Amino acid sequence: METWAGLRPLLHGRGGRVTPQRMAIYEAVVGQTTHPSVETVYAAVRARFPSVSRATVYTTLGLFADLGLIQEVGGRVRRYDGRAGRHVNLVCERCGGVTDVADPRLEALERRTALRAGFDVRSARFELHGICPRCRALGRGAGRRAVRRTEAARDA
Amino acid sequence: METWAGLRPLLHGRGGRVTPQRMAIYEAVVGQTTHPSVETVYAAVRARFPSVSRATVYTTLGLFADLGLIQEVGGRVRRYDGRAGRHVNLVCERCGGVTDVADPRLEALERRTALRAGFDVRSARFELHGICPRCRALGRGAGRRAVRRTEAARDA
DNA sequence: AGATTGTCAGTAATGATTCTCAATAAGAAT
DNA sequence: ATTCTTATTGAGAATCATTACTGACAATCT
Repeated sequence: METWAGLRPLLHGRGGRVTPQRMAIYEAVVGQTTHPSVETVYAAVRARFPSVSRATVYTTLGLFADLGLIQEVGGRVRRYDGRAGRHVNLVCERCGGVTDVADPRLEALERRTALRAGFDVRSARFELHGICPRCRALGRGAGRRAVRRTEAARDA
Repeated sequence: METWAGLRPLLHGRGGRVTPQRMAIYEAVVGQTTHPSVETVYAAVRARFPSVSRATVYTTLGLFADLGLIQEVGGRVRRYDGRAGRHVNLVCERCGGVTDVADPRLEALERRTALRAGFDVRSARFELHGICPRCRALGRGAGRRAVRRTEAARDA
């Protein structure tokens, strides 16, 4: 598979190198419909390269985000979004789940805002944080700090 | 000054209490045009109440956010936004500065998106990351990892 | 006043993220 | 193909923001 073929020129243009680890990380995020945490990506890459370290995953994901290949998604735990196109991420504060909602109007909003301020946009983050329908249905458990631990190990 | 007068009914309605510490925290965030980190608020409150602990500041800010009085702003370090109304935050990757750009259409976008997904919104993050006009004029410096450490101590 | 319940300070604990640095390997040049 | 330069890797320790916990204290109600 050549899904990462486009990586080469991008990295070379920056004096960067194409390594097997980076290809594995790339494939673990780009095109995924989930929003993997660093921990999840780490586990996936580990299946092929048992010796990779977390630091490598962290820095590589950061690099890809700089290149605009993926988007960081905030929350208690950092996640990555490998989908193309602007969209809103709904982040559940209780379960940590993330849902995408595309909206064509976002592009226009972005252009308009950036232009007005003379700002050179590299990446965008549109997020709504709150409670997802499923968690709301489960009743109002403890307040905001209900489900917390080991969130990094799950996907969203 | 009575800026926090509205606090009383809000807190009482929840079985909460109005304390001097909470008033101080309130005044350190609401109406500010900056986006203070928890650390900044902590320092400000400490000037008046040298004995407050970080835990108090954390939980109180969380409480205010739940009440909708302020908005959490995610990132490497948690910040709070005391301004009313949705707006886009332009975050400069080089100098770390944050600029607000209000846009009335955001509210509608938010409502529409949340409704479609049955999502209960608690806070929103509309951010454009890139290079601000001032930094662009200064020419191209280092990459994303330029300004980083002790971010919690600075404002934005 | 006494009872009840919410809040505080202080501090330990937690856990995600980043750093350090020697060893390795990618890409360019020969 | 071999060598050279330098980005990248890995392993673990270190950092730092955020939470949890606990005993003391204070506000409100009866």
